[in-house]
Order: sequence, then C-alpha cells, then structure tokens
Amino acid sequence: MDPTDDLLNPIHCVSHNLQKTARVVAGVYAGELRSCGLSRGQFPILQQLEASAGGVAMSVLAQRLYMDRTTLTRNLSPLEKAGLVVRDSDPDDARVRRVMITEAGRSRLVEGRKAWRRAQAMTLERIGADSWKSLEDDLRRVRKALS
Amino acid sequence: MDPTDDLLNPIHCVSHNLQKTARVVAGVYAGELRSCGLSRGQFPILQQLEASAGGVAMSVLAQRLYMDRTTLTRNLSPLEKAGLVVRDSDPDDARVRRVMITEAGRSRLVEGRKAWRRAQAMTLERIGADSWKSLEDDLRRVRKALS
DNA sequence: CCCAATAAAGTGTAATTACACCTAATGGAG
DNA sequence: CTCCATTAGGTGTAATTACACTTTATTGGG
Repeated sequence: MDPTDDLLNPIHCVSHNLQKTARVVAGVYAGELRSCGLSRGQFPILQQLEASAGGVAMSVLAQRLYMDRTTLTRNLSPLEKAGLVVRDSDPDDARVRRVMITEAGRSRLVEGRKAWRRAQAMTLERIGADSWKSLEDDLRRVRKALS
Repeated sequence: MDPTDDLLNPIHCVSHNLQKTARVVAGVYAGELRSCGLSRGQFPILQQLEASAGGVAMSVLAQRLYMDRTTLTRNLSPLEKAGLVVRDSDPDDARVRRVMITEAGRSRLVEGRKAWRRAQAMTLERIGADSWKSLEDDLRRVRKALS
C-alpha cells in the first residue's frame, strides 16, 4: 500500500498545518514588535532592505520575501509615509522603482531587532533550538520545491 | 558559544519562515479549491465540523482550528448563508451556540475533498511524502509548545 | 523603424484576519 | 437571593492579503 494514501486525508493538509502553526507563532512576535511601532509584516521588509545595499526593485524584493508583489506595494506605503524607506525610479529603466531603507529606517530597525530578539528567544526556548534548526531547513526545502 | 546565538539573527525568524512558506503552499490549495466554491479557510472548518457529530461550540471549534474566535465568526457567516452550516443555541446554556454541518455542507465537502486531494497530491509529490511526515510532526510540536 | 509581446509596477475591490470592546448568560461567594 | 467575576459570543474597525485589471516602458522580430 502506498504510504502516501494516508497523507491524502485532510487531517494531514500541508496548507492548513502550516497556516495554523504560523498563526500561533505570529502572535508571539506581533506582541513584542508592537512596542516599536513595526508590524510583523513590516519588520521583515526593513530587514531585507538593510541587507540590500543600493536598493532593490519591487519585484525582486517581493520574490525574496515570498510575498505577493501587490501586497508589498501596500505594505510599503506606510513605511514610506513614516520616512523609513524611499522609492526612487531606476535611471536605467523607467519601469523599475528601487526601494531603499533610510537612516530613520535603520534606527527603527535597531529598536525592532531588540523586540524581535525577545520574541525569537522566547519562541526558541519553548520549541527548542535544535528542533527549529531542522524545521527551518525543511521549510526552505518546501519553498524551493513549490516556487 | 551558545548555538542559539546564531538563531537570534533575523534570517532565522521562526514567524517569517513559517509565514512565507504557508503563503507559497496556500497558493496551490486556493487554486484547486476555487473550482468547488470553497475558500482555503472554509474547507478546514467544514472538515472539522464533519468530524464533530452533534455540533461544536464556537470557542471549541476555534481552538481546534487554532483560529481566532472572532475570525471564525466572520468565516462562518458566508457558510451559514450558503446553507452549509447551521448555528443552534444550546438548550443547556443560552450563551453557547452549537455549530453543525448540514447535508448540503456534507455534499459540498465531497466536492471539496476532490479538489483538496489534487492540491495535496501535487504538493506531496513536489516536497516528498516522507519529508512531509516529519515536518508535520514538528509543526504539531511547535503548536503544542506555544499554546 | 514599427509594433506586438513582454515586463514592472500601481489600483479597484473583496476577502481575511484580529484587536478592542460590548452584550448576555452563568454560577458561586456571602 | 444578590452581586459580581467569569465565560460565550458578536461587532466596530483597521490592517493585511491577493486577484484582476490598467498603465507605462522596454525589447526583439520583421
């Protein structure tokens, strides 16, 4: 008997299992990040931008975050209003908008990372660091396999 | 050196890693489920209700789905309008509303499961059934540890 | 050179999510 | 019995998400 058969029972739904686990975990991080005025969606964006010297095109940024491009557009506008990021047109290609983190964005990130680190430490303590190491690798493999 | 230190770099964010993986996977299931008129949020609700003979209280249902109670309320109302579920008051406790799946809900689930099974099979094929088995256990442990 | 195909990005809109708050019912201490 | 802390559940509102569509720019074939 194909061992896959049992996994075709909705109890084993890949999507729902990931979804509900993500929900539970998200609560921990949202609680900590609230203190620094960054949402759980905004923090990873700034984090990614800090690592992208010279700015990144919207599409590239969206891909790196595994995020819908139009969702990224919406998430970016409060960050832009708050002066934490800027969007310049690319001189080489007028279609492209390069997103860049500002100085204000960098200092907000310093605060954000403190809050984030509390959430991460709390989570790792509860689930176990070793457990997370292997889980993280598995998740990366899943994303690679599906995109 | 504490091996946890490295994991306190935002690249290893538990929340964001789960979130983005869930997003990627969700796309596969949403695509298939669309054909039967169920959303990726509605399918697990009906599925859980089918397994709960005699109906379930809202709070209990929310807990089983690891879902915010108020989110469940909103998700239930289109299902109720469509006649797929009913909400009766509990005769023993007027505060409690028992949610139950209807016959129409059951037959919609039959259709839904066909679509779901396609998505699940597709996903398992890409990520590997064995890989998912261990991942699923890990995810369950994470939920247990945090809630 | 021209134009059709492609690519980058934004917008309309609708679904989803969840926090803060509200109401109603219950139940136990005094 | 009375009161109030607790519990179940719904609503206002705002943030988040993403599909379908549009606009603007680039590019490559003829």
